[in-house]
Amino acid sequence: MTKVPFTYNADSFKVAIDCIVFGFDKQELKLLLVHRNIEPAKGQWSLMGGFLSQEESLNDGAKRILFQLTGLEDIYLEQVYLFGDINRDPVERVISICYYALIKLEDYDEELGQSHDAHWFPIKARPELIFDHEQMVDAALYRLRRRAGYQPIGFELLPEKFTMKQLLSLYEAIYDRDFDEGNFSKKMLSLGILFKTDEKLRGNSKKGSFLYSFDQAGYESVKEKGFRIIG
Amino acid sequence: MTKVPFTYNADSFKVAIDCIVFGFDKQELKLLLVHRNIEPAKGQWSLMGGFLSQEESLNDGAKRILFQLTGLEDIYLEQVYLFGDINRDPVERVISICYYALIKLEDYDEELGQSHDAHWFPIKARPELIFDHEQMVDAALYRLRRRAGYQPIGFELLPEKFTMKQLLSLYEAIYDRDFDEGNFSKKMLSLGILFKTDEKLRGNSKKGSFLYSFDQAGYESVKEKGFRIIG
DNA sequence: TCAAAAGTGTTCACTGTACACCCATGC
DNA sequence: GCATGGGTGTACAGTGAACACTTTTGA
Repeated sequence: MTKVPFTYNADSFKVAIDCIVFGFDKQELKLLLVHRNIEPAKGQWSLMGGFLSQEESLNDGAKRILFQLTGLEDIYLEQVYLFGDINRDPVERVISICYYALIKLEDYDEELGQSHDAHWFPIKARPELIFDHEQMVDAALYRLRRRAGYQPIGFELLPEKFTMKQLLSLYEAIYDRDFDEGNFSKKMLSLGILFKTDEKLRGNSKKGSFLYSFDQAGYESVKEKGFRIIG
Repeated sequence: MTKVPFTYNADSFKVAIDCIVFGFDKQELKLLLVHRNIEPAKGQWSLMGGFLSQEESLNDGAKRILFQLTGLEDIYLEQVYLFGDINRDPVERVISICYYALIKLEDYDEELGQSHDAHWFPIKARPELIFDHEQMVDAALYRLRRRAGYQPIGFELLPEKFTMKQLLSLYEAIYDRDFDEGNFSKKMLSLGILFKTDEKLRGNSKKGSFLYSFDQAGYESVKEKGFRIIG
């Protein structure tokens, strides 16, 4: 009979968490990037990151890091992939958990962000990123596209109330393609996950367009049988 | 101007790799499990696992562990998720990378497996697993199902040459549902990723059924435009 | 009344599904 | 021949894509 070991005999690793923060601004999908404030590569653009600590789970670590940057809690967060090439960080061996977050720009704390030297970039016009962060963005975007096709996560990027046109623009931004307005509207309404308010938004339209909100209860009652939003 | 640090100031973690090994046997999707040989939970069923070491990347670590168990190299391997709850391992804090592998049963080294006390279980009749390994299996199965819907990974579980019926049975096992034989056959053939050999297998059939193989070249030429196998 | 944008309807092609039918072969 | 299982054909319903059309309302 063997003794219970107090600890396993194995190598140890520092574990980073890097967050891709997505936002949606009118027409564009955007990315929150920070200037790295330590050497090497100090001053270059990087994802918001930090190190996992012993007292927290992975999700809690990601939440903590996001709160530090955005001041937001209760935001949509999904683990994407663990990156662990030997030399991915030139300083020392660090494995990094890639998360992505979806936030509503209206809730974002601009001042807090500026104190971290954070800036929003259009996803299609982002600067070069350090290390393997470019790969991370690609992986997160790929995951977001897949996920948004069968789960109603797009709403995380919109205000509580939004027009059908805004929703359309969002999906066009995510998938980087055009959708037919009429067909998109019909498809969305047919899913039974939108609540039509009686408010109208009069922007550059004379007729004005109705505001919708995500219908959580409706979603709960239809998600069982599964559906496809896009793709 | 700050100095370049020699190392980051952060906590360290032991990193495990746990592998879900899928196999396909006639009608059933199976899972390779081992008897855990250290305390605690010694003797209980567990996924094949090991610890990541400093000299290898994540994928290399997973390959090494699989080679130890199955004697196989060049097998299909995909990272699924990183599990890191604080108390997921009762001995100490260990974060664990979950991988799944698809292997051809005919290539599996039965003796090597037995030396590790490894056994195949039908996925639907598997024993209780230690720690969070049950969650890992669920996550891997979910990923496998999604992935098999739009990438030709099912073939990794079949012999080089197979009948349409075998392919059908495989997909039925993966998705745990029935498919119409005729429609399945037409769909598969229409994708342009199957090569029809001139060999026939005469099993319990009098007419005999043609053997097919996966057409890699055909796949390369059609994968760009994307397609949906199932779902 | 007209222009602009919202929202609806119509048509067509395509895909998935259910199921009937034909085909090759050993007995 | 005939039973058996492999393979193909057909008819129908549902969905997506393209685009025309109607509605609302400020100017």
